[in-house]
Order: sequence, then structure tokens, then C-alpha cells
Amino acid sequence: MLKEKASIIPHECGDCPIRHRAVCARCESDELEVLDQIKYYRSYESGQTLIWSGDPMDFVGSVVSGIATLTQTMEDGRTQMVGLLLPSDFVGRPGRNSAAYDVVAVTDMVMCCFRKKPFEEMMARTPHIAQRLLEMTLDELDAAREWMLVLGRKTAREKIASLMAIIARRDATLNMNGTRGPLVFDLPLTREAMADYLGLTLETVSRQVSALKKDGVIELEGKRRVTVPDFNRLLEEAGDDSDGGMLI
Amino acid sequence: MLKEKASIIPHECGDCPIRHRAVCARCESDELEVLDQIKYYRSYESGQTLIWSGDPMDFVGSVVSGIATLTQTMEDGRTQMVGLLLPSDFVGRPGRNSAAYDVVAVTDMVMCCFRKKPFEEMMARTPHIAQRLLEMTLDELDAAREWMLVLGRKTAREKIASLMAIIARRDATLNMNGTRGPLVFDLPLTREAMADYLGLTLETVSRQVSALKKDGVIELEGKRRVTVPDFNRLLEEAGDDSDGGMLI
DNA sequence: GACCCGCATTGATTTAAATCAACCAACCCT
DNA sequence: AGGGTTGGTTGATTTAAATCAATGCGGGTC
Repeated sequence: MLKEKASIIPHECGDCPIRHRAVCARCESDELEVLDQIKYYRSYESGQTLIWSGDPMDFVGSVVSGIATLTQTMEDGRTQMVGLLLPSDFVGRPGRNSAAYDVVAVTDMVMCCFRKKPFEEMMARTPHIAQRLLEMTLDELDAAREWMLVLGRKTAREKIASLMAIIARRDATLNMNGTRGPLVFDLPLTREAMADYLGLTLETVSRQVSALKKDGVIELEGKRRVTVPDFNRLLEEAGDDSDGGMLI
Repeated sequence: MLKEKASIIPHECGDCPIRHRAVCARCESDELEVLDQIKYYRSYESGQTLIWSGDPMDFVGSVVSGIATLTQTMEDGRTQMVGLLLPSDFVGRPGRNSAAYDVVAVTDMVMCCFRKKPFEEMMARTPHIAQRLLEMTLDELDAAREWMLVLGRKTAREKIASLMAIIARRDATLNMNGTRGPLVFDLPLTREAMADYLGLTLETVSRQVSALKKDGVIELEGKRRVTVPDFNRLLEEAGDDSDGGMLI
């Protein structure tokens, strides 16, 4: 559990790994220089809660590396994940002062942060940032609506298959894996986190993962490493149009 | 079913009923004049499908009056509503060419439309529009995430109570009804549409509406007119923090 | 008035997933 | 090497909601 912090952290926007996908993607080099001035990095450990729902939020930022979840919790403890934050995803809402959801790191992670006030001022002066943020927000809205179909209408088996398909697809785009051949990826989530994502119990998740494995839809190496021999088969199991709308 | 069309349709942005809430809310009068030039009105009848998922979208627009639903459908017919469009809500996504969801009118309605291309050009030149659209999209994203909790973790009874609470709240803000006293509103949706919203069957919806009525949480006049004697009681039934975060 | 028709309700039965309950296997400590 | 902890699996039973099936009701129309 030893941390070596600042060493691995990039300091120049120029060689930032999320440069072309994050909220700054559209910025010109002069705009980037300004951002460079006001940004700072923070790192978090796996399991750490970055932000508590209801707390005042004095910064916004981008996930540079690692994964976090956005969750809502009811008084009696029932929890629902409402977002999965991967590298380049944006955290926080300009124009709002308190956090609406818990943000929890599921792996060690690094964030590129901006104090909210200067960022908002910069946003007002820099249409490129607002444009990109709008685009990202619209994408997130689409993802949320896709997820509403999963939560509202799919069976447990279809839910698991849908989650696998989503993670496989994200992994493929992130790592620029070519399209053909069996897909291999690591599940970033525990069974419990998967259950919170899908509106299931962890027992049901475990059973359905086993069932998909028994039926040859997926292969498992350990608990986390998944191989998908036939992506279209997985999409069928997910109840999706299996037109194979692969990548982007 | 007789229609008298253009007569009731406003023609000047100045006296538009959604002027202060729609995508044009932040526009100055000179910007409004430009919009005035490129806008046009369309009206639709109850039950009509405005837009089919997958179809090319050559316009965007705002709901002026009436209500529409955004729905997703699986091949086998299971459907999930993913949005409820009320007056001032925006339809369509700049930067995308084909529709992602079906849009269906549930009442007669009037839309204020813009051809997509000119609107996109205008948006690039007019930060006020992009700013407002970002704000509206962030609000929709919050609503979608709220809904994910409802779909994923709430019981049938809580789902119905949540829906009633949402409609009551929206109705109150729209009609500027003062806060205290019993709330009265009309359900804009059939039992089947409510079921599609909530990820339930229409039978379960009917049973739970009856149960809430029997328990005095709501009162019914006919099938559609609802009275809520105690809003906090309703929020408790919805499983929400009953801090009574009323209005806005 | 008699007949539909679309919506809604209510009842009986089935079923998918939750719940309750053991048990397993890595991994980590000192 | 032993004991604890965390995450995962598997089995037995219960339960909430789906499904299957009548029946009710208000508003049109012929």
C-alpha cells in the first residue's frame, strides 16, 4: 500500500494521456497554457470517497487515470450506481455548489482538478471548453438513458451481458484494440459494485456470471479477467440489436 | 377531433409562453430577432409519433405546449420511457444526425422548431444558447440519474409514489401554484405509459395506485385527477428524503 | 338504447430474483 | 503455520411482481 505520488503524475498538458478526450480536448495551445496555470493534481487510493453527496464542492476536474463510481444511497442503505467514471470523464457540475452524488474510487486514481470559481470564469471566456463539456454531457445523458432501459426492462442475465458489453466496448476504445478476434478485459468492479450498477443483489450477479460462463458466452480466468469469444453472441444475450455497432 | 391549428400559435418570441425557460431563455433581444427569423411552428395530435428512433433528424426544437415521451423499444417489444418532455423542454441533439429515441405526443402539442443546420451555426455564434443548452442538459442528466435510482432500487409502491411526486412538483413549478395546501393535478399518462416509465406492468401500476388511494396517500377523482393531501407523506412513501425540498 | 372500444381494475397463479444461510479461496498479516 | 478478512460461490426458501384471465366502466357511434 505504499504510494509514490507526484512521480508518475504528468505536469504538462501537452503530454497528458487524456488530452484529446477530456473537457480540454478542443482547446488551442494558448488556452491550454491558461489551464496549465490553474490546474493541480490529486491522487486517491482505491476505496477512498472523493466526494460525499451533499458536501460543498469547491473544485471540478477530469479523471486522468483509475476508475471511480457515482452512487446514490437511500436512507435505508439501498444504493444505486448512476455513473462509472473512466479516464477523461469529467467530475462536478459548473454552477452548482454541492455534490449530488457520492464519488468513490474503485482503483487508485489521479485527478486533474480546477478550483470551481476560476474554471467557471475560464469557461465563460472560452467557448471551446463549454462546447466540449456540452458534448460530453450529451454523451453521458445518452449513456444514462441506455442504462434506464437496462434497469427497467432487462432480465438479470441480460443485465450482466449488457454490462460486459459496455465494459468490453469501453476497454476496446480506450486501448485502441483492433476489432476482430476474442476480446479480453478485466472487470474493474467487484460483484457487489456490479450489483449496485445493475439494480441486482450480489448473489444474483454471481449466479448469472456463472451461467453465462457455463453457456460459453464468456470465459473467466480468475474472478476478474474476462474473455468474450464472440461479441455478437454477447450482444444477443444482452437483448441488444446485434448489428454489431462496434466501436465509437 | 377537429383541429384549429395556426390560430392559437404564438408568432412573436416576445410573448412566447416558454420564453424564460427554453433554450432561448438567456438570449438578448437582438439574438431573439435572429431566432425569430429561422423558427417555425409545428403542431401534432395526441398519439402521433413525432420522431422514429433511427430516422434522420433535420430539425431540433422546443416543446411549446403539450406533452411528449421519449421511449426506447427492444426487438421483442419491451419498452422503457427514458424522458418526459414538458413545455420548454428541448428535443434533438445538435451534432447528431439520426434520432436515438422515439418521440411520441401524449397530448396534442405545439413545437417551436429550427432546422438543424442553421441552429447549429447560430449556436456556434451565440454562446448564450450553448450555455443554456448545457444547463438544461445537466438538469436532464440529474433527472435521469434520479430515475435510475427509482428503476433500480425502489419497490413498485415507491415507484408510483415517486412518479406522483415528480409530476406534482413539475406541475407546481409550471403553474406557479403556491406551496401550501393540498396539491391537485392531472396525470398526463395512461396506466400503460406510467408502467413504461417505471419499468412495471400496467396491472402492477393499477394495483399500487389503488393501494396508495386506499391508504389515503392520494385521492382520485376519476382516473386522472389526483389530490395529494400531504406532500411530505407522499415523499416518505417514495422513499425520498422528506426534507420537503419543495419547488425549484 | 344497444353495442363497441380503449382504458382500467381485480383476482388467481406462476416465476424471477431476493433473502437467508453455508461455505470457499485468496490474500494478508504478524 | 494459523487466524482473520474480504470477495465470491452455491443452495434452500420466500416473496414481490409478472403473467394469465375476467370483468368494469365511460364515451363514442350506428
